[in-house]
Order: sequence, then structure tokens, then C-alpha cells
Amino acid sequence: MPSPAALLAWYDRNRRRMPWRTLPGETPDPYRVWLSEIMLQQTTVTAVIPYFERFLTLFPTVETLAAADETRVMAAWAGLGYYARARNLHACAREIANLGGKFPTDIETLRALPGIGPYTANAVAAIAFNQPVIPVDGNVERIAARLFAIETPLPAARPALAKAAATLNHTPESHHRAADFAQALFDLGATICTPRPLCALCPWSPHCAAHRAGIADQLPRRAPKKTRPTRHGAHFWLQDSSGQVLLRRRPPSGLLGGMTELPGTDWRATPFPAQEAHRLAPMPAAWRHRGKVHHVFTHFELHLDVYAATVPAIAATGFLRPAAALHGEALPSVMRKCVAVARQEPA
DNA sequence: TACCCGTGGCT
DNA sequence: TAGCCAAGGGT
Repeated sequence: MPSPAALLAWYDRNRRRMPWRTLPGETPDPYRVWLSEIMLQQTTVTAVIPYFERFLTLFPTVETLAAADETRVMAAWAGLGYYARARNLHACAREIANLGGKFPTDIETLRALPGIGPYTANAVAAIAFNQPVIPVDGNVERIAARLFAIETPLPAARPALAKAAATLNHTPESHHRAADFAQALFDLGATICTPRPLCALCPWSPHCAAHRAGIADQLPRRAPKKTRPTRHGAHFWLQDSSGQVLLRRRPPSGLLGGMTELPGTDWRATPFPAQEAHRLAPMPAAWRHRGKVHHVFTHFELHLDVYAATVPAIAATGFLRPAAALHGEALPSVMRKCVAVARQEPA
């Protein structure tokens, strides 16, 4: 069994600094821990940092976040992806505010809050409240798969990996450093036990079954992925003579739920010929093809044609915003690409 | 259980 | 370059 002390000693020399982390001796703020954990779900540290800083400026406490309009929260989240996280973040903040602004400390109560699953409940309990539980993310799954040479492919191996990971912090001394231990696992997974591991630098390599067997770089195994289908659509930049642009709000749930978009067609398997696209435009106009947008979602690939027109007055469903003030809108990345193409800006 | 849900950087 | 994948949750 690998030694918790060896990992903590490695962490004391190699810990990464991040805006949501405390220095040794400081007391963590549960709001910052929670906010960072939601943002970091399936999202890289470098992508999160500017959003985390901006959120703390706009919403410095859970109460200010709870009191904010949902549209402001969605606009602040725009570009970070997985927008259900932002809706759940806001709903969760309101529940916490109703609890007097105090975060629950026990796993079960945390787990019941919107947007908090088994991973995040353990992460908040460990990092904010120093409880000796292991948040099992992709890093920890990879470490556990290698330490114990678990060859079952993901996702079927998940229960076994979680069970193995739960044994890692097993001494009274490391229990006192539960927050450090959890973050040490993240840092080990992010810098040493990476998909292509640097076993020569690993404090646990003497106890790693996969390293001993020479198969560390092959674990964890994964089930083969499904192919990603392609979809097509067309979106329309419609401007009036005063410089107002027509926008729409997407349905509150589902893909890009609640986010702002340029009006467009549905997204289907076959392309839209120009004639058909013009017929589906928000109103008749001298539509000009401005270019194409390519965007890859998790489960399909999207090709969009972008058309633009200027009319004296806009008569169509949606809402109008000044073309110069779109930066304040909750435009997801795919729509920002469309805007850039419509304006002939470099992507 | 299996699928839905974004984005951008890296190899 | 085409895939891989990153501190997952909801249903």
C-alpha cells in the first residue's frame, strides 16, 4: 500500500498555486472552494481561472450570487460551456442563502444540492472542511487504476476505482491533512501520473502495480468511443438602420439552455440549400452569405452557414440589442463564432 | 445504464 | 490532423 506521508511530502515540495487555493495555515472559504469545483467540472484549470476571478468580482459572496439576476449569471458563464452548471450554481446559491449563507458540512446534505454530485460533495467536504474523504475525479481514477493495476475499462471500472481510491488516505496523520491529501492527488494526476506518466518522478512508483508490470501508460483502459454525427444549420445576422441586431433566447433546458443566439434554423443531418435557408430566415431581406462556422460539441459536429442582411425596421420574434453591445450577452462560443463571421472579423 | 451536455488546448 | 480529454452532474 502506498504511503500517504510520501504523497504529502511530495505535495509540500510541488503543490501548484491557484486562485482558489489557500496557503498553508490559511482557512479556506467554502464559497470559493464550491465555485471553483463547479467550474472545474470537465474543464481545464487554465480555462477556469479568468472566469473564477470575474465571478468573484461580480459576485464576491454566495449571498450576492443568490441575489443576482439569472441572465447576469448566464452572461458571466458564457464561453465556459456546460451551461446547466450555471443554472444549478445559481439555484444552489439561493438554497445556501436560505440556510443563512452557511454551507452544509456533511456529505449527504451537500450531495442533495443542485449541481453537486458525489465528486463535488466529497471535494467540498475534503477541501473546505478537511474531512478525510477522497473526491474521485479523472485524475484519481487514473492514479487508482495504475496503483492497483485495475484493467477493467472505463466506465465499468468506476465503482472499483472509487473503492480503491477510498483506501488511499488511511493513516491518522494524513487524516489531519485531508484537504492537502485530496489536492495532492489532483496535482499528482495533473503533473506526474498523466495520461503519459512520468513514473521516474513519482513518489508512489515503488508501490505502483502498473509501473511494476510496465503498463502504466496503458491504464486506465477505456471502452471504444462512438462516432460523432454531423449536423447542419443556418443562422442570421439581421440588423436595422439604427444598428440594432435581432437575438433570441434558447429554451431554458437542453443544449445551450437559456443562452442567447442569433436566430437560425434547426440543426439537422443534411445541409440547408441557400433557397431553403432564405425561406427560413426571420424575415424577407436581401440575405448575403457571409461564411461558415464549424463547431464541435461533445456528441455531434456542427456546420453552420451564416447569412446577414440590413433592413429599415425589424419585424420578427426575438429581442433587439445594439450591435456594439453584444459582449454583455449570454452568447455561447458557437454563437460568438457566428457573430465574428457575420461581421467579417478574424475568428 | 447510457446518453445528453461545451469548450479549447494538446499531441 | 483528428482525436483525446479536463477537479462530472442530471436524467
